[in-house]
Amino acid sequence: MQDDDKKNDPSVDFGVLNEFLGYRLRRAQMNFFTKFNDVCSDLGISPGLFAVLAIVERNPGLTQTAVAQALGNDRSAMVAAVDKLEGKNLLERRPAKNDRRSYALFMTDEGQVFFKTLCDRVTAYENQMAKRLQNEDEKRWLLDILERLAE
Amino acid sequence: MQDDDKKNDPSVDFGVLNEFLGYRLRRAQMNFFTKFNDVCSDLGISPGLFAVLAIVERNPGLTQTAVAQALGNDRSAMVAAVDKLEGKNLLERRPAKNDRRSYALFMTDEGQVFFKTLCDRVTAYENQMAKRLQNEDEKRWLLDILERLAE
DNA sequence: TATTGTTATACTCTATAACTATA
DNA sequence: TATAGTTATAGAGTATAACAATA
Repeated sequence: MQDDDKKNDPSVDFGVLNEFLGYRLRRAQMNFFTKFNDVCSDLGISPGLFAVLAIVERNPGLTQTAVAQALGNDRSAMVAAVDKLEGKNLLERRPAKNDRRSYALFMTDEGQVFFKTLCDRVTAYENQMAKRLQNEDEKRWLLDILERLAE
Repeated sequence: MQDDDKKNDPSVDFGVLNEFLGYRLRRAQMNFFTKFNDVCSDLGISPGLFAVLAIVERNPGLTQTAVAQALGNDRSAMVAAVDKLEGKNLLERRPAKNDRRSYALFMTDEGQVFFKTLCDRVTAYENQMAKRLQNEDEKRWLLDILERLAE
């Protein structure tokens, strides 16, 4: 492979795929997913675990179900996620005050420090990717569009 | 749930997640994925299978490995995919001319008709989603940005 | 009756390694 | 040696159903 790049093979016609937002979103998201893992997998943090940490950090005391609803996945998936994060001593379950069925989730001190490291790494590669946008306004606009397409 | 919508619960602060393209891309893509399945799952076609059909339709005779490379996934994943699509009589493996190791993939006549139905359905919901964009120029621009973010 | 966390389970998607038959 | 298709396998991610404790 001297000069040509098979990933951009011009001999393959993508047809309607190139016109479909769904496909283009998937390819872009897969790329971000891969880069996230390049940057964070040595810390044992996947994009999904990062999202849980981000929610708990900004909303201490939320229940597992509340976090699951915020992130748009099933509450049963939270068990393994919180188990992992608690096992790494990044957050902890505390008994909820007025409901003995549920736990309230909080970050540990160690979790706070760890999350800052994570954010620095993720922010660095996010900024790297954002350089492909023209300017800050364009990023704002893209984030706004993506939010509208997520409902 | 009378007037309020838990999916947009204003009491949950998403913090940095709202600023990260990776997270916003994922949420938007998940939404498209769900809607795709709403529209096509009765036909037994997932987004991944649709992509294979789209590539073969526009590039008859490609090998399995070439399709896998175009779509950015491993060639081992193509086996089950092509098995399914061949089982539905939508495409077929033919012995490649100059290489007895590989198959060339072609759409069947039934596949051609079926793919048109699929495209109609997917295009309909794509257009529905595109209404959230201002105009055709904005969609062009978004597709262009997504392509740049996919590398 | 309904809800929380949990478990068991299953299904999809994806990637890796090894095998075979070819090149 | 290298490559195409295949197989086995394993790891995520995700969803459903059911259960015990609690509301």
